[in-house]
Amino acid sequence: MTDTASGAPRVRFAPSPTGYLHVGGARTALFNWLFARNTGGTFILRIEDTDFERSSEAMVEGILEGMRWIGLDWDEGPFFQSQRLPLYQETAEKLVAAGHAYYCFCSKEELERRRAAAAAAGRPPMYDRRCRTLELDDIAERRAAGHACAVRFAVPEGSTFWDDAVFGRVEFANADLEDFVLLRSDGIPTYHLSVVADDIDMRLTHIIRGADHISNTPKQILQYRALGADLPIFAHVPLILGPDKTRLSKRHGATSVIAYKDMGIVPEAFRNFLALLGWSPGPQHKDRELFSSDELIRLFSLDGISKSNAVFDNDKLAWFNTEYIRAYDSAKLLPLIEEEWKAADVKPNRSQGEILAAIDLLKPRARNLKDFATSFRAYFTDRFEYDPAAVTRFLADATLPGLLQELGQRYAAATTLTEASAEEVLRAFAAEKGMKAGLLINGSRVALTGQAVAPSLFAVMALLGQERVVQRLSEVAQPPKAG
RNA sequence: GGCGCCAUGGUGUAAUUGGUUAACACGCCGCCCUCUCAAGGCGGAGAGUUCGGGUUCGAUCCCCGAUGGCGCUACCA
Repeated sequence: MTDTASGAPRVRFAPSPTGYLHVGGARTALFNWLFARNTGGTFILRIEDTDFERSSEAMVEGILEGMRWIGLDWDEGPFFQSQRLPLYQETAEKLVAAGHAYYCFCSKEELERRRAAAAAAGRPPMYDRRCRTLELDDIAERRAAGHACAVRFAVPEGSTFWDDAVFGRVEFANADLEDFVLLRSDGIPTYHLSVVADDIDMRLTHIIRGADHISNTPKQILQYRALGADLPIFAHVPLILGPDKTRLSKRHGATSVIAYKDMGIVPEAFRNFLALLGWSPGPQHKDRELFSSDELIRLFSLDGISKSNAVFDNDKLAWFNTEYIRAYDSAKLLPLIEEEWKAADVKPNRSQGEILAAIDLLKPRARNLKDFATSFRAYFTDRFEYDPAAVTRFLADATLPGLLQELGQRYAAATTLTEASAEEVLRAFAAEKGMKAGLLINGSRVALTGQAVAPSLFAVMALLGQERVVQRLSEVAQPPKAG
């Protein structure tokens, strides 16, 4: 018997491709990945596609896409359970031969009927184990006659417990476990069999998965024992809840990881946010929450995982996003912004240098990648619109357009336009007209950017350049239209 | 219903394995800065740790019970 719990850890993420990678799955994957990278272990990706009805190749691709987006790479796999069927069938036979499992000829319909009857009678709807005591020749006869049969695990007496890395000792009475199906009558394994067969075959040392699997664990431990395999360490991670504290689902809005990409979230922000949902790096690091990928890897440990479920907080995610966008290198941010432009049909007509300069200026006040394709449009293209609210707020005065046009002439007459000279010209003009500079500044902002909110006006002017400043100020009476 | 798990401000988490004015972050409120909005700086409100017992000189922390939430209860995973 080998000691699988020693040596370099081997962990896995084993999603079932019946949907896109959702945030709960993403966090489970992240924790496994963090643990593997922290310990120098191996991170395996295994696709649990034994439910042919609900699995699809598109979903597999969706899951891989989600993992790549948050930056999780795997060392082995992806393995597909649908291609490993012989292993499960052999394992089931082995269990039958050793007396730990048996053939069950009860049909699905029959079982359902009995379950309903039991429920009506107030009895627990567990399988009555009637096929457990079938005679050998009876079994042989039925099989020879071609009767379909499933393989069930023969749950022994007693109780089953383990020492969970997160929850501590957990124990179940075997009497509460039914003789669950290992192999369906069509020869396809159920989840209970395939996980165990694979986890043993792949020599996994730690099983880090959602807490929704706690009650499945005793069924799996029983199989390890029956198969004479060493137990891995189980670490169950609490679930992620929606704001109403029910399990996160489509009702709560975005549930797939890619949806957050589409919402303009930067992957590093999402990963940092996810890592801190249900895990903390300990008291010595409680003063901050921004951790680079390397720090996360260095700090990660199973005993930092909390036991209670966590509520997904969009506001906090938004905060991480602003922090990461601000810290992002502009050249690295550009490709992400370009995706947004593409999606919003924005076609920048600036040089690379101008674009990067604009990003430098704008990223400190961006909250989302989408900002670059919406409220920041005017910095990258000349096709933008005035925000009606901005006009109402800062351009309502009927005399303003005329004054701004006149101001535009002053800029046209200037020999150069720098941040400093832009300010000089405007303040001199304001003094000359005997008005507050703020009125002109705010009005100009709307004329130049279409928005009530922007970086410092004079920095914007310097960025836009003399020609555009003159152009946009002189056209203030006829706001540009997009399209 | 049965079985299991969990429970610290609105949210995420801390609190040297019993001794703290219960800490940090997000969010919220106010002030400063100021050409707008963020950011930033400063300050503030917000939990006496779900509730009730018990152990103890002393419980967020240990024990029991209740309540609530969540999970599982398939020839789904």
